[in-house]
Amino acid sequence: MKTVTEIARRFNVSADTIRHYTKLGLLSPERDTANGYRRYGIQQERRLRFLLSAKRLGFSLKDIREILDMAASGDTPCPLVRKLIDQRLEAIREEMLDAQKLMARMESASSDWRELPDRAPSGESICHLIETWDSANHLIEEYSGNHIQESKS
Amino acid sequence: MKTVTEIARRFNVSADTIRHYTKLGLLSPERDTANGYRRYGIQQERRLRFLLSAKRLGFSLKDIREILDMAASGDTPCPLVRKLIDQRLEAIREEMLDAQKLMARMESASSDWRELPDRAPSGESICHLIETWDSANHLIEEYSGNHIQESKS
DNA sequence: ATTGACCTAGGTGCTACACCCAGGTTGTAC
DNA sequence: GTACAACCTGGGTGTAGCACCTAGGTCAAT
Repeated sequence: MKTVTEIARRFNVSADTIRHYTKLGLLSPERDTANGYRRYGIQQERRLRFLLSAKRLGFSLKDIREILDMAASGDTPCPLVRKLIDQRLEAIREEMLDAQKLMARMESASSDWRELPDRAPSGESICHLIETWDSANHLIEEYSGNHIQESKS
Repeated sequence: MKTVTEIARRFNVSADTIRHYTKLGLLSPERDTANGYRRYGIQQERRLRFLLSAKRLGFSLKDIREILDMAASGDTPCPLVRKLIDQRLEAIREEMLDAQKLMARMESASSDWRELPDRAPSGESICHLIETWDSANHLIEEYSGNHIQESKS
């Protein structure tokens, strides 16, 4: 029967993390009747080990809760697990694509900017690096409802 | 002088986003004295355009605030901008590496699991897919202080 | 007068914790 | 016996960038 800090050390996470998981109901330690301290037994260690493994595989705490609930009800969580990981995988793939595009933009900008001079801000411009780069790349332009003949600015 | 919804539509963001930026002080619209409505003029449109451009380049709102503050004080924000983008770039690169490792793990697991059977949970095991995968890959193991001879579980 | 689209301020929710507070407990050393 | 370190408790706040909701006021057209 370990205390928060003991189990935290053993699994190389912070005591706050253990308390957090406990507060979320992912761990359910017993309580020391004398002082109210949380006491984690072997079952809880197993749960924690499982939890951390699942996290490493990209499952969110919410996912993990679902899996745990399903297992608690006696059903096999395996189909759920397969479904969830494939969903996460899809989501991550998309995020990675976005992140790659972002990186490409950033790298392009960063390298372009090395050759450009500094310039003081004015009423028209805040930072010419950003503004020039952006209009040059046509990335942001207002939704042109009718402002061709409106000729703002 | 546009209202929240008008400027939001023009820049293709939500009215809540505009209110959010305004609450953070990134935009400072005038107010309609009659009814208290926010009114965005051309300067604020410029700020917003700048803000969205900067976001596209990976700057956080906090970064953008710094840039805006520096520009407001009359100094050229260009060196700051170059510094910030390089910092972000570094951070993103690391995140991407982590994300790639995660994806590799997930893909490996997902494909391995296609061939494995479902199994009902037990006192020893919650989901054998996750547990087996993890111990097979030695990814999570407790901090082995002295538990070799302790022989838990 | 009514309707629909708009506006306001302020609060909550999301993710996964980290950090802080005030006050109680435990164990060891002196 | 007491002093001190290291631990424990619950509960609150902060992080990023909004989305959504509530309750109530405004505006234009019908």
